[in-house]
Amino acid sequence: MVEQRMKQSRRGPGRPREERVTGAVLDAVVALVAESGMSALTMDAVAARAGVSKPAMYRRWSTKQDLIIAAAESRIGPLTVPDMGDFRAELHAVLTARAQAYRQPGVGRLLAGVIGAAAETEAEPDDYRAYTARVTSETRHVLERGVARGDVRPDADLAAATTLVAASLLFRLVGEQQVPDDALVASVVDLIGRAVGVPA
Amino acid sequence: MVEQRMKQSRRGPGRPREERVTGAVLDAVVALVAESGMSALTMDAVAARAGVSKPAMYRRWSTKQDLIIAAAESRIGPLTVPDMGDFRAELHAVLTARAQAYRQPGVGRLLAGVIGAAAETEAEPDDYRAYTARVTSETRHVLERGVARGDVRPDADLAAATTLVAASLLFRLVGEQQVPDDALVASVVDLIGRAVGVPA
Amino acid sequence: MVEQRMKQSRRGPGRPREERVTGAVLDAVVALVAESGMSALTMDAVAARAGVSKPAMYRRWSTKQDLIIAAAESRIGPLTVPDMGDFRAELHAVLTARAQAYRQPGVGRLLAGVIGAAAETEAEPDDYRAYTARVTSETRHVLERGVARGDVRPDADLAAATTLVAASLLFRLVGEQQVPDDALVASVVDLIGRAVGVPA
Amino acid sequence: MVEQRMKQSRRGPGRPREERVTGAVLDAVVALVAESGMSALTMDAVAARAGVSKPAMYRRWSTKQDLIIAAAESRIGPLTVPDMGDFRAELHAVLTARAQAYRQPGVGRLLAGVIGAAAETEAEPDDYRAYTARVTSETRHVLERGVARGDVRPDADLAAATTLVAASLLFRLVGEQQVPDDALVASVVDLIGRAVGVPA
DNA sequence: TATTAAGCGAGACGGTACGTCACGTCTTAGG
DNA sequence: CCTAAGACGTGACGTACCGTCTCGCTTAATA
Repeated sequence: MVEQRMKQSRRGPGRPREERVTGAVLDAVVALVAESGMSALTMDAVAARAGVSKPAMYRRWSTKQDLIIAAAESRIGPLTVPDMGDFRAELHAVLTARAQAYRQPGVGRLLAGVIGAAAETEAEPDDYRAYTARVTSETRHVLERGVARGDVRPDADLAAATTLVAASLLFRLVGEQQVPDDALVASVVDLIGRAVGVPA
Repeated sequence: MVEQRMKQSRRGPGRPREERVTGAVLDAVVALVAESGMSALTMDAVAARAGVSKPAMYRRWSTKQDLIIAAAESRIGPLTVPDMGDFRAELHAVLTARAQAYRQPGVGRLLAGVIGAAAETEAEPDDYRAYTARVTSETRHVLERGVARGDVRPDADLAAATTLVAASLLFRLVGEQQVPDDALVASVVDLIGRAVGVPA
Repeated sequence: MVEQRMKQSRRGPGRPREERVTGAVLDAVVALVAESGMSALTMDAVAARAGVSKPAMYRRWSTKQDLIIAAAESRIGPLTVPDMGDFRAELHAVLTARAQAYRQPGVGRLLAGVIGAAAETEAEPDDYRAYTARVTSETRHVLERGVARGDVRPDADLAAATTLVAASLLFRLVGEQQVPDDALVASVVDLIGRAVGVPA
Repeated sequence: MVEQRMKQSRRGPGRPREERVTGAVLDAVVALVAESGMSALTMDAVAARAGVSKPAMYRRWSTKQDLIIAAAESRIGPLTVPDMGDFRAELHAVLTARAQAYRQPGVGRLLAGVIGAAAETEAEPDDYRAYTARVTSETRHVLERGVARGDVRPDADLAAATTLVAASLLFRLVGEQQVPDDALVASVVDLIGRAVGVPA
């Protein structure tokens, strides 16, 4: 979990945390990154921009990496795709939603920052793994449902296919530094459809 | 270019650079990252580990990012694949070579660091783009040769396919933090082969 | 005045202050200083040690300096010396009482803290001046009574003599960081007796 | 010693320390204290005022207390009094020099800060003890020379007399917050002269 | 052979951000 | 109006790292 202490229904004594702070900080992070890149993402700058004190930030996110991940998640969010009867349509839905999220200003650099931050520590960062797991699980689920339904080949390597799909938009954005547009989404759906779809 | 001054045949006056320094520094970078992650990759730490002074480093790489990219390139290196008469075989060769390079200790974190460093600056980092271009161009070339040869569909979106291929190993390594093994290579070749190969 | 609101006989509405708090806080201050020095004298630490909340403290002493002075006074207290017919005897009484007070654990550091706190603000701190005035006035009074009685030279500089007497124990304690023992008291009485006493 | 590394005649490798820094910092300390009191004596403020970086300061004085003591010493300095054939004259010389030093703007508050800083730490601060020892030793030496010469009573408690003399100016300055003027010096010389001088 | 330009390790420099700590205030729930 | 608990903004702390600069020296090509 990124938020260090969950808001319990049972509130203890003392002044409660101000909700305003959390939102303002995440907004400030995204705005700063969008404007000037990760190097402008100073904890002091975030605090100043959000109108918040540094201790208030560190009470919520114990480290800068945590904050970066939290900000990224706040702009990408979870996603569930209903059964649409066709794995190609579902893939298209997933990728379209993700592409939209990735096109928000600052999100590209923010994701690059998330990746960079994950390499900082010696230990494997749990938050990061949980995050990527969540991102890939949607695609994985669509493919598995396709196998069950019968429009995805049962002998396809779903892990590899999932990696391909999840990586495509991210690499276009972060590696090639280009916008993941609808044309890319359509092409990926087509290519993966041919790769794992049952032959006609 | 990463090395700031090319070694000209016409050497100027003064003491020439010691070759020892360049190699020792790159080795130190990789070793430090492999041992303790990017956060241990201090310029001072690199200098100490390499038995080299900081000015000697900055004479070669004007910035930390440059050094990181140079270190990554030193472990990955260029690659040219001869015409093997079959784009699947060529893809397999490319991916096998890349997977081997990626399995070296520290390279995963180093690549994550390259990505993170690219997001730092506001401007688009030329070195970084050149680097990713080199990585993708091998795959791109193989696919284009396949079109010319006739075993790749001419109507396939080669850009998207290239992105998929290049991203797969990298995302497996950096995003999913797992080793890109030969099974993944085989699966990617199979999937892409079905996706862009001419139907039987 | 250090206590911000005197306990009036006419008590207003609302819950009255708990007497327990004031004493517990002053005790906690002295205990903390005696144990670990002024740097351990955090308002939070005092509150925790006294089992009291910070607002309860700030209701009584508006600032940390006020609290320090109050704590010092609580261990030193006022002093009135009756006419004993001999200024040497009276001086001895004053200094013995003060030396005893100064020998309490923590009081030395606390007084050093009082002095340090007085230098903090740009303006001259009234509380501090009132405090030192009270400390010197006892000696001053004894000497003036001696002049009136006739066993102190009328042409002696009583201000200077007072300064000497008051400073002696304090400097031995705070400057030389040694215990102001009875031998020092006796010597000071003897020296000042010779300095301002009427010749035989 | 306050300066952390003595300037040896044998200079080591590396860039030497800039002399400018040390002087500029001590000047800035005194100026800030003179203008706005100890509370304005922020390490950041000193650095800014001196045109110096914080690390450059911490390389020279490992702690704020060290810096305060160093600044005080820079304005008070050592003192040696030659044999003048009369201990009263020598005392007068010592006290006049000290009073002059104490009258410099900011020195009073600075000395209060030194005293306060000494109470911070749990352990006894060596620098502080060495400093007060140096201050008292001049007076002590004058009195001992008087005993040898024969114009100071051999049965006088020289330790107590020294404490009285050293404390007088300091307490007038720091405790009573008044200027130690020449009249005080004259009175102290007269009083101590009567107290320890051999009777006519 | 002497000069000179550029290399070298060492380490201090200004700057900037870090994450922490303390102050004094404010907000909650309850007595 | 008091109480304890605890979050808040402010601002200083001492540390770490960046990239630069200054030292005294070494190394080779040039004059």
